[in-house]
Amino acid sequence: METKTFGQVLKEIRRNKGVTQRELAASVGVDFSYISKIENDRMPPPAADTIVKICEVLGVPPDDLLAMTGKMPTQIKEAISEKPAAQEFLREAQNMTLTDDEWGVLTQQLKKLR
Amino acid sequence: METKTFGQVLKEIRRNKGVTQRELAASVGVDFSYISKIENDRMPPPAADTIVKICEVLGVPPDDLLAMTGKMPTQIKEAISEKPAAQEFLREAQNMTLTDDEWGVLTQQLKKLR
DNA sequence: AAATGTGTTGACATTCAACTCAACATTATG
DNA sequence: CATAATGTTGAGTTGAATGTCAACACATTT
Repeated sequence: METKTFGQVLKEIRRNKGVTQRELAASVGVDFSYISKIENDRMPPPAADTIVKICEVLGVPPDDLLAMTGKMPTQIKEAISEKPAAQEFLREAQNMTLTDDEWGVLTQQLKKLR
Repeated sequence: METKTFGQVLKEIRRNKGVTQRELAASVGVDFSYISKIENDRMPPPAADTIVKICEVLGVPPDDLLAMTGKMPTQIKEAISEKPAAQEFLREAQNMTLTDDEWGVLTQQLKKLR
């Protein structure tokens, strides 16, 4: 399983979209040299919110890139922070050390709620 | 609903256990003046891991205090970071803006998994 | 080949959480 | 009251995360 780095994936997406580092950086609001370093894995992936912005500019869902970094967007963090019920759920889940399959089951059940 | 602050709750627990700020601080590994500031809400609650240590020293479960701060212990954060399946679940949950009741339902279903 | 567009690199800057340190104030005890 | 124990406050520190800036290199176009 040839696992690509965050930088490699980002560079690929950006190139496929025909966007330069400078264009991307300008739209996102960071220095273009920063994009370069990220793409070459000279720096760790950016903050979650920056990843989201990058993906918005490039027109791709942020999920994959976020998943690679293990970071959670501020929005999600806050949503959880404000919900003790959600925190309790997470602590329980943590105690149980769920498998991927079990998480999948829960995601299904989640969707059935509505 | 008289909502007590983090500091108020902590001070109460500590006093009930008959522990001084200096004793608690020494056991936890922080400066005692820091405990004072926390108890008087002069500073935001400590890092999640510090809260956990405090609770260990005082012999109480950390859940309530953690819930008040909206912080997640490193252990839980890491567990989620390493599990894309868990992240997907959380993103879905975020999209749906679940109610407390719905979180409760999920927690029940979670327990049924084993 | 000159100019222009694009990418890379190293050193440095900024911000913030999470504290520490030293000085002082208050409370309890003999 | 005197002393010690305990608590409070203001200013400063530290490390990690997240970048910026200036200089240079490479690539492309004219």
